[in-house]
Order: sequence, then C-alpha cells, then structure tokens
Amino acid sequence: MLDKTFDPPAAEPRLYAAWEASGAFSPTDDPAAPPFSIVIPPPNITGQLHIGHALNGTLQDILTRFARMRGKAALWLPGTDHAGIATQMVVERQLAAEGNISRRDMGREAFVERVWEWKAKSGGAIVNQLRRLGASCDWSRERFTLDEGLSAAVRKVFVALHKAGLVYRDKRLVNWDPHFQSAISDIEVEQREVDGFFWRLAYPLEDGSGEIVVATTRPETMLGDVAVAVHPSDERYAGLIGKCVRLPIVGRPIPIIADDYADPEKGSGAVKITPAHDFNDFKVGQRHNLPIISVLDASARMNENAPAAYRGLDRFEARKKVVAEFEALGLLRGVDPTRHAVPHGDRSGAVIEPFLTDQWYVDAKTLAGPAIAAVERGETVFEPRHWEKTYFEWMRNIEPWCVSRQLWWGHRIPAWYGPDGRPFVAETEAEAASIAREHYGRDEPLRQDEDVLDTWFSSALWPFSTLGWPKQTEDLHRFYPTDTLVTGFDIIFFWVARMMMMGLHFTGRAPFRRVFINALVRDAEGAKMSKTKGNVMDPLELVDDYGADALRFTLAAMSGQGRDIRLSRQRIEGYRNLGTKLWNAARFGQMNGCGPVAGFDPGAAVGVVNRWIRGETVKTVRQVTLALEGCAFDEAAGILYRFIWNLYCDWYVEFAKPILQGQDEAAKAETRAMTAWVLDVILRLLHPISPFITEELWAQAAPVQGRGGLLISEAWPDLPDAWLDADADAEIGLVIAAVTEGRSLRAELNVPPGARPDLVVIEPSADQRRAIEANAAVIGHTLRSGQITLASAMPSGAVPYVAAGATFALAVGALIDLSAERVRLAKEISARSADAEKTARKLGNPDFVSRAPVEVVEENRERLAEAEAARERLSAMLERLEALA
RNA sequence: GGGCGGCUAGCUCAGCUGGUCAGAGCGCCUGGUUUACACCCAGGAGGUCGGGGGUUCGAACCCCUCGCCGCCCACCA
Repeated sequence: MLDKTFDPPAAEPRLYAAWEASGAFSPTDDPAAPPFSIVIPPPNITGQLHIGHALNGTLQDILTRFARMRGKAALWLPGTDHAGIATQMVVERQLAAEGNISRRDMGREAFVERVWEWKAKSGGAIVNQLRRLGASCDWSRERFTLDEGLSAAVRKVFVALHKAGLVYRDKRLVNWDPHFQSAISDIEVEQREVDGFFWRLAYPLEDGSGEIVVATTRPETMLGDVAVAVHPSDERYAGLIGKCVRLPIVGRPIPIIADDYADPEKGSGAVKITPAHDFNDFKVGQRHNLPIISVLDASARMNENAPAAYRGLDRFEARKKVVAEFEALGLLRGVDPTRHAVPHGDRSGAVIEPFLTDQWYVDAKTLAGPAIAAVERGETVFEPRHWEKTYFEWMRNIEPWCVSRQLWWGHRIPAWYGPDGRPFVAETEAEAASIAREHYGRDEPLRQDEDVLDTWFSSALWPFSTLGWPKQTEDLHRFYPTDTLVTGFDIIFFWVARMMMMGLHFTGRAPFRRVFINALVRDAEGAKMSKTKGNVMDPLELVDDYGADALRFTLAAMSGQGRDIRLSRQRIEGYRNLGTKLWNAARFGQMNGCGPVAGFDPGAAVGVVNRWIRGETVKTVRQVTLALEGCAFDEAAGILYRFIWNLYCDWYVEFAKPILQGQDEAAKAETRAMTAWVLDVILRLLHPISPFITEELWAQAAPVQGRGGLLISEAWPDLPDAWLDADADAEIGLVIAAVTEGRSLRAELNVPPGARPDLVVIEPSADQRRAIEANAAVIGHTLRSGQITLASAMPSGAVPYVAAGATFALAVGALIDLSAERVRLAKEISARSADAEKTARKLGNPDFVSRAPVEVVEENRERLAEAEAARERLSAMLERLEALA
C-alpha cells in the first residue's frame, strides 16, 4: 500500500542510481533507432547550480527523455567549461586568501598545476548538482573543454583558420582590461552609466594668435594627443586648419587638421585626437598618418611617454593632476557634470582602456556569411523565432574577434616565434620548428606564444569537438548535427553565433537544427536574482523542500516564451500538490484493486464512462506530444495538469466509485482495468517533466507481470484515433453539466450538505433520457442526489435548472427558502435574456449574416435558439413558483 | 539614436492562424468527517483585456498613435 504522500528525499537518490545503473542514459546501440542529440551548454567549472541552470537543464532533460521514450537513440552530452578568466580569478583569490604567493611569483607552470588541483577538488560540483535535478545525461561521454581531445580540436581549428587566412595577428587598439592585464573581446565590454565631467581645455595656438578649446571626459589622455580636428566646413576654424597648437604640459606642437569626424554641433566643434587611447581617434590618426603616442602601460599607469612628473601615476590620479595643471595654467575653460557611458570589463568590473597591442584575431566577417545563410534558409531555426533578428543584426555587423588573452589558464596559442618575432603556427612545436627551419634555412630557437585563447574559442567547437572531431568517430557521424540547443539569450553572441560559424566552416553543416532560447528566471517581484540583492533561490534548496519533480514541473509550466519567469515558492508548492494528487489517485486505484490487466484492450470497453476517459486520454496524448515536439513546455505541463486533476481525478475517479461499489461484475472489472490503464498513460506522459514520482509510481502502483523494467525506458504512448468516442463525449458532457449545475444550485440555495434531494429530469429527449438513465448511479454519487426520476412537468416543491439543453429539477422542497429561489430564477432568466438579445442583435445585422462564414452564423442561430428555449422554460417555472407562493 | 519584449481578475500568468476567449493557478469569501488526497472536496465574488484612433459584419487578438515597465545594440570630444 502506498504511503499518503511521495517522499522525494528518500526516493530520488535511489531512482537516479537505478536509472544510471540500467544504462538508460546512454543512447541505445540499436542501429534502427533514429539519433537524437543535445549538447549541454557547458557550465563553468567554477559555477554553482543556479536557477537558470535548473531551468535550462530541466528543458533539455524533458526533450531527452521524450526522445528516448519515442524510441530514439537519445544522447544528452554533458560537460563543463574551463572558463579562463573566471577560474583564474577564483584560484588567484584563493591564493591570496591563503596568504600564498601570487600567480606571477609562482610562475606559469606551478600556477596552472594549482588550477588543475582546484578543478579536481571543486570543479565537479555543478555536475553533481545537475544529477539532483534528475538530469539524464550520458555521463560516460562527459567532456571538459581542456580535455586532450578538445584541446587537439582547438589547435587544429586555429591552425586551419590561420592557413586559410581567417586567423591573423594584428596590431590595433583592443579593449584592454587593466585588472587582468589582458585583451578582451568587444562583447565582454559592458557600458555602464557613470557620473563624470566634461572638462573644456584650451590649447594655445603656436603662433600666439589665440587658442582652441576641446572638451573631454578623460583629460589624462591629452598627454598622448597628436592633433586637434575640426570639421572641414566649420567656418569658425577655417583659418586655423594647418596651423599648430602647443600641447600644454607636454609642450609638443600638434597640428590642427580637418576631418569629418569632428562634429560642429558637439562641444566647441574641435576635438582632440589621441589615436592610442580612443577607437575613433585611431581611425582619424590612420587617415592623417598621425603618430600614435601611448601614454599608458598595461596596468593603466602613465608610462615613459608621459612627462616625467606623471610616470607611474595611476590614470585617475593623472586625470586629477592634468586638470589641476590646466587650472594653474589658466587654460581650464569650464567643467560640466555629465552622466555618460564608460566601458567596463564584464568580469573584472575595471574601466576598460583602448590599448594598442599585438593580438590574434579571427576574421568573423567571413565566417559569419555561411552562418547567416544557414539561418536564412532554415537549416537552423530559432525558437521563439524573433531571436533570429537579434542573431542577424549582430552577425551582419560583426567585427574581427580578438581571441588572444594574456592569461595562463586556457588553451595556449599554437604559435611559435622565431628570433625576429616571426610567428609560426602549427599544431605541435615540432611542426612549427620544421616550418621555421624551412623559412630560416637553419634551426633557430623558437618561443611559444605566451597567451591563451578566449574561452569561447573552445566553446565554439563544442557541438563537434565533444563528439570526437577531428577524428571521424562513430558518435560524430551519428549525432552531429545535434537536434536542439537550449540556452539563454544572453549568450547568443558569445556562443550560439560562434558555434554556427565554426560548425559550418569545419563540418559544412550547422551544429543544430533548432535553437531554443529559454526564459530568464527572476524572483517573485520580477527582480533579476543576484547574490548582492540576496534574492537568489537556490534550486538545490527547492529540491530539498519540494522535490525535484515539483521544481521541474514549475519551471516547465512557467517557461512560456517572450516573458521572464517569476519564480515563487507558492507556485512550486502548487505543482508539488499535483504530484500528491496523482499519487493519491494511484493510491485510490490500489485500494480498489485496479492493477494493470495483461491483455486489457481499452478499445473494447463498453461502459460509457470508460469510453469517455479513453477518448480524453487519446486527446491528451496527442496534445502533449505536439506540445513537446514544438518545445511548448508550458503547454505540455498545462495539458497534463488539467487532465490529471480536472478530468482524471475530479471526474473519472469519482465516476468510478459508484461503479466499483455496484453489482455489475463486468463493469467493475472493466473500470478497474481502465483506471489502471489511464494511470499508466499518465505516468508515461508525465515522465519527461516529473521523472521521479512517475518512476516510483510505475514501480509501486503499476506492477504487472513481465514488465519489470524502468519507466525511463518505456515507450511513449501512441493511441489510435478509433478510441475517440463522440457519443460517449456527448453523454458524459451532459452528465457533467447536470452535476455541475446541480451542485451550483445546491450551494446557492443552501441545501444542507448531507441532504440527498431527488433529481427530476423533465421532458428529456430520447438521447438525454438514455444518458441520464445509464448514468444514474454516477450522477447520484457526484451530485449527492437521491432518486432520479422522469417527469413531464415540474413537480411541486422542486427547483428547476437547465444544463446542456436539458431541464432538471432538484426536489429540495421543504429544504429551502422559496424567496431565495425566486431571486435565483430571476437572475438566471435575465442572464439568458441578455445572451439571447445579444445573439439576436448579431443575427439581425444583415452584414453579419451575409459576410460571416456559414458555420459561425449557424452557431449563433443555435445559440439563440438554446438561450430562448432556456428562458422560456425558466420563465414558466418562475410563474409556477409565484403561483405556489 | 536603432531594435526587441511586456502591459489581461488582488498576485503570477494562459489566451496559437480575428467569430463561446474573457480563462487558470494562487490569494480571498461561503460551506464540507463524501471508502484516494485538508499538499483535499464543492460553490462563489472579482477584469470597460495600458489610453486613444482605425480596419472589419465582428478585435484582448490586425494597423496607427500615445503612455508606462524591462532588456539588447550603438553613441556620447
């Protein structure tokens, strides 16, 4: 006998172990099984499972379990990302906390060693947390971006792209993070609104004939100014073009040049040009062949190009000093407070400096072409579709991707430099050496590039590198391209776009057929969850409190697209209750001997209640299947919720009770079998969303001879349409309406709960009569009525109501207050009248009748007739009642 | 500046190609010891679908416009 409720903490680890031991997480070897694959968005090894992972993982697991049950060779390939910057940061912080020597003092080798140690100890946490959710990943195929195989793929790709001219080394301005002292890519830069100042600085003309005023938010960069630009058509400065100003503090004469970049509308119309420290100025400098004077070093302190008094000063100190000097020189022409965007490193939070360095770049523009085309022709579709716009927008305006990072944790760039600084790119040092030998005509000492690749470089290869590429493995042939990528919109640029580019370039095919962009999870108030706000909901804690199934069901039910998820405990509780509800329905079945019956054929059922629920089950299977195929997780959850609670429990189980207590042995046997059969289908349908409770019920409530296996490996239901039954639907529809309306009436009239008034059916049609008579016991039980009788007129003391086109009366006579009944009837009549009137007005409109589709017109005619008939009947009854009173 | 998403019952949200589409859950109110379940059962109150205009026989749904809220990209001498 089942307990009263499911006990997740006790059952979950046991069930998970059973699944794992059964080998169900690995795709079947059956060559006939169509392959289905999902690669996990690899979480950072430094990560803790947060609610976003829980949502993302739940959806992937639903798709995987669904595919598996449908007989596919389903693979959900798990793994983790080495997360260059993030991991290096964590370990460096740990070193500092332990009072250890710093990374730089430690040296590269020892430090990397240390990171590996950290990874061995703490890097697996998130993967184990995924298990708690019930994730059916194939752990035997787990990958890590720094694995030997994946690293080989990285080297191969880098070398191949270099050979194709798609990877190159270039000296240009990059976004420099002074905290990490590394370059970062454009998308790792975050613009933050900051309060600052506009300082207006006067630069005296060299010939002493006046001055020119420029405005800046970064005065310290003036130490690197090489020109002042004005617009060629700006009359104010027409006479000055070609002249020079003497740069204050520095004393350097710099030219006044004409360039369209200067906007006469902004500031004074004259703009200082600092090619080494501003992206726009850099371009101006190139146009005019201006020198590039960098005044900052890698840590954003003033360097040797700055006047002696400034060298070694932090950039913000230098800013103050420059302003003070201008003031002292009488050249400060004004200070205006302003709020403006300042670039910050997304991981370090440091203010980013444009910085002139040599870096490796990927020619993203070229690679983007096929990646755009693949989405245009639908080889890959985004779900929801509107994200394609975001994707296109970025891809069509893509800039070269800076892929080198001045870090130690990551894939070292496979480039070696000769004594003259010439790079030799090769997969191994030996190869590089042999190319170098050819180039120099002799052996020269080579030194490997110190830098590592952007973490996203290896992530970009994830869909094929994890399947064994560049080796032509069986997995690669079988599982690439993958089916669906489930991920957040925040990494469309970082990750999705780059996987598309690399996948298409190296395999010729887009890495996935569908990209499902999942929602963002927020707290109940709609705020983004963050540690600093203290509003994070720990998924593991939620699993502890409500069970993994409840959390999964909630996330699925709330994953509706185009909206963020506002998660609340109350909501999870509600879905936990659904589990309990189902559990108890199973318990009811068990108490009544409703085990699955071998050889039971639902198609042969004769009882109308059984035929009805059979049909409803067929519809539900169809709808849930369709929803899951389309990633409509919220719909699938909603359909299941309503079917389980509002149909199976509220109606079918209640209908079954009087039958099971009756004398008709054949009907009892059929109902027991049907009860079990529907439960069986429910368990299958619900399993992808709520795997634990369904697996447990499968074992405990639905044991059947010769079945033995686990639900996870069972087949998805596929039921024949022939099991739909319109007659049964109509019949039970009438019963449900009669009971629902009758209950409403009882409540309104305050009929004592224990009373069992007789139900009279007045002048029923033949069909109605048959339906009522056949289901008398069922109606009596659910309506808690007494005898059911037929009458040609309303008996005295009975209160009438209309339901589904039939007229009923409850013989509540002495039990109730007649005046309350009069009020009720009057209310009902006016409602029907209003409906009739509205419909009549519509039908009275000749345009409606002539232009609306016939079936809509017909529908309204029927509606009018029904409303009028009901009004007639009720009015007659009211009259009688008045007479009685 | 460009773009995207949202605004439906007190709260959180469904409403797919215009025609029972005005819904669900939670909360609230009333009643309930019914051979599963109080993590329950039955009933009920509650919304001029952000404002305005238009298209249409008909609009929460399509178009225009305005207003908030959120996000992304770009720019800011």
